[in-house]
Amino acid sequence: MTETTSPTNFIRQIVLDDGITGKHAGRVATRFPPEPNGYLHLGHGKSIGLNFGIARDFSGTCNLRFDDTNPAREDIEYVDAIKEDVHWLGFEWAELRHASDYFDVFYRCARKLIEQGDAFVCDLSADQVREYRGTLTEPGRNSPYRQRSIVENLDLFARMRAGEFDDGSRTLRARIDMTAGNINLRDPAIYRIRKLSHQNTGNAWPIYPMYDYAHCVSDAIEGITHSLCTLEFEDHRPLYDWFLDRLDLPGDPALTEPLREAGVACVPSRPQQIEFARGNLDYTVMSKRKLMALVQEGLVDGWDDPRMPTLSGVRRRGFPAIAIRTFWERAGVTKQNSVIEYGVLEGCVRDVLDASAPRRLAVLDPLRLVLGNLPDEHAESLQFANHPKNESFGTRTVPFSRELWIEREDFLEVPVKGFHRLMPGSEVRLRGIGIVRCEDVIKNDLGELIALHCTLDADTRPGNPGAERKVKGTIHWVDARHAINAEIRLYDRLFDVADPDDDSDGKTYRDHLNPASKRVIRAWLEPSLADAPAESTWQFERLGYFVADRRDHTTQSPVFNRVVTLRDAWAKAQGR
RNA sequence: UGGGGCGUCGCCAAGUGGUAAGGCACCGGGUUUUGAUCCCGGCAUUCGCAGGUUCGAAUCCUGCCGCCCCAGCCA
Repeated sequence: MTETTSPTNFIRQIVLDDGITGKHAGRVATRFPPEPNGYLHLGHGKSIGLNFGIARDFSGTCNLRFDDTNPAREDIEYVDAIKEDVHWLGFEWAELRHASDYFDVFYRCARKLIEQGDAFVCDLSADQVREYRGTLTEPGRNSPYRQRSIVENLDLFARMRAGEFDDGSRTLRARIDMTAGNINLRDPAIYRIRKLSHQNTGNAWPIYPMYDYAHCVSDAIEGITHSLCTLEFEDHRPLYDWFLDRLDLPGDPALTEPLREAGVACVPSRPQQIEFARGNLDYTVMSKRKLMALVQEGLVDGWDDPRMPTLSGVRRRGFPAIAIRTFWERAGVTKQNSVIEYGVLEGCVRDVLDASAPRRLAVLDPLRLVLGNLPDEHAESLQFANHPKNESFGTRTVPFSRELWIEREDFLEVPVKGFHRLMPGSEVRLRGIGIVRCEDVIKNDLGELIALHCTLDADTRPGNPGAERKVKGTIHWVDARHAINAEIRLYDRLFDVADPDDDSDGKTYRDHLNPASKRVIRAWLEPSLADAPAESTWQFERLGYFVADRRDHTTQSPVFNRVVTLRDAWAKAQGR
């Protein structure tokens, strides 16, 4: 217990208080429990950071548990991807578990409930159950099978488990209260019959437990102290507690005997469920269903498309894991539904990258610039700092000769108020070289701009007395004779409206896909970038942060993704 | 008169009876060989609304209003 830890949200406050009162014997154990039915997204990042973060800060443990109680929707592909994503985010689980590891325990617990008269086998069909359940404002009615004897229930349940009955023909239900205002308490299903192969248990089971039943028992089995989940489960908490009260896992070691026999240490505890609000982001969708649709309909290039809010997507986009963690810490944890501005996430990414990304020169939209007062064979190797304020980044060699590429938008033939870059007859500083004056604008027969003839003021070169001379603008460049060509993928937000989930106007998220969310161009890079390893991130000065694509980048054919642009006061002023 | 939650600055969010933290955004100014970074300053007499209790209320009480979740043999 770390009484020095200052709580930053209500859940940490609870954990801290529990430590002081000794509620869980001073222990802290959390778990991150995804269902392996899709890829993890930024929303999961919040839960991961919360659960693993609390375990880390309170000297506790956090398990990764796959909530795999419904084989119809789950796949091994997802469990592998989830493990990779959690690791990438920077966390290590104490133990890797599956709800399916506990199927024997669940079965024993169910028998106990039946023996206590707390559960019964129901023969009602799904449709009938719905009719009997009542509505939000009307109470439900008891199932005609509710009064079956314990002996008959035990026999029927054993035969369900033996595979004697067809899918959907019967369920095991908790006997609680069909008139409860909380619909979750109206005799909820505990087990259903599903003769499906399970990714972890194969064909061993024809019946599978329901979430409400399996989750609380799994938490108790693992000795979880604080079971954190999202707001929509608030209504389920009474049921969570009901099962735990009736089962008393800590006081009935026989229930968990199968685990100990299998060599799994198991000291059950009494966990408490605490709910927090999901984190939503504007300009994106975060539901698994919609993300799945985007992938399956080919609207994006897979689960790890750099525009996707999946963890594998933002990773490929070049967002550092630490930025994702910082983002959720900045957003906070409360019980208020909220939508966080995408800009906050981008801000976190820029903060991390400004400090960690080495600087490089690159030109995305090239315009030839010829230094007329330099001899044709002029060639230099300049030493450039890799970071403007961190000398430990060292320096690199940058070739410089008579012909350069500069950014097309850094030249304006007709001046605009406030424009600080190149114009006919004006001066500008070429990063690391010196001040240059635009003498001539060269055009082709069609009147299209093809090159600029400039003169370099030798007195302003670094080390010379005039180097300190002030000039309004500094632009970047790349040596045309040594530049390497690369594919650049420019990404922007996937949707063009802040709330793509809002379909009240008859339009769906599909109608709001941003057609310009991905643009592929070719660009010129300074030669030192030829050695960039896949997934390395750089700042292309004045342009933004770029990452060597982790799948497609090679030295032979470089591919960089734009992570995020630099903040741009000039562009913003222009937009107004 | 179904049940459960939530309402503090444009977006997040502290605050738990003693007189509205912080971050992001935004607006000014400074530094700067990235119109970046960095630095300085500004930014809620007011806490959904209306009453009440109190010397004192965002915090307590009452009544409204608004938003979210629940009727899977999904999680």
